Amino acid sequence: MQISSRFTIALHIFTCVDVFQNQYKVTSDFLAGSIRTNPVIIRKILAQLKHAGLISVARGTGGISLTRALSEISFYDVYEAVEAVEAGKLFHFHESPNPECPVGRNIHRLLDEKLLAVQTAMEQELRRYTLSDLRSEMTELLDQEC
Amino acid sequence: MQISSRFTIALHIFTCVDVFQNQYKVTSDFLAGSIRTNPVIIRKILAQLKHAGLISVARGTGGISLTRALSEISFYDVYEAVEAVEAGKLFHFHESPNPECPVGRNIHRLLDEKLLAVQTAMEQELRRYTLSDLRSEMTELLDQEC
DNA sequence: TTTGATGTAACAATTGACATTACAACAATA
DNA sequence: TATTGTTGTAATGTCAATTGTTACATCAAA
Repeated sequence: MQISSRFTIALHIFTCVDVFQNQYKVTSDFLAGSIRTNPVIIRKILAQLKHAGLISVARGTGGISLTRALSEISFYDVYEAVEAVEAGKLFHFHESPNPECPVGRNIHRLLDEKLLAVQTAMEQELRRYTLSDLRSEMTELLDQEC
Repeated sequence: MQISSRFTIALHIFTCVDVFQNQYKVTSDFLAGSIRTNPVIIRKILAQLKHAGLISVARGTGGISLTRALSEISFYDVYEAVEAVEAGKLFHFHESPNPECPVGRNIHRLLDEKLLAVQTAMEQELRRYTLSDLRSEMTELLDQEC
């Protein structure tokens, strides 16, 4: 199974807001055009980002603004905000092993610790990247394009 | 989204084979009893483990045997064998960003490298654990139980 | 030949992701 | 104040993947 595209879409959204905010009013329609999906998909993700305190969305008039500097928002913050994976539950367990079997009644406990370490390793790596990393590399690329 | 329970089921299977192989003939029915699922689910996973060369399954007579020492099988080997996640594709991308948008046509490339690093961090951690770690902790637990 | 396994196809049930339509609520402005 | 363009959200549809189930051919040993 894969981690929801809400995560990569959210990263796309932040990049667009940063790149275009001085030229255009960045609305859910505008974003949907760049991402090529439905505006409602965007609005749902915006609602999650707003709820996590990463952005504010102007109702009525439209437009998105950041509530923190890009350098203060890590990939992990975004990942968590869009609930790409429910907290602490990257791995799916078979839920009802047989309690009468010595292995069955102990396996979950034994695996939990190790699999949590695996998940934590991934999340730590996500914390290493910030949206300003993304921004600087994107502007570099765009400069080359012209 | 979560990583398929095939992975934790496979770990459960290995533990059962190790713990019970001298007492019982470990069949898909036996395993299904401990894991509390359908024997066919077990057989499908066994087929994947066999295909990866981690076990051999005796057709006709029944029973499972390992083709390597437990210490030579890492969690990653199992994870890969059951195709818990298609190779290199932990993160789901929105597949058709707009090529006419400067951000749209560059975002995928920019993210690929970073998200691959995240995935690799997770996989490296999976390589740190072997089935013999699991075995020794399980026997420890079972000794305490008696 | 019988017995108890595995291998596998076919299909059903469930779940979650993603897409789409529709419309109320809202804020600026003409 | 009426209009306009936007957000928020409910309702519904579609699709794919996971997991579960039944059925049965194939197989190896006793």
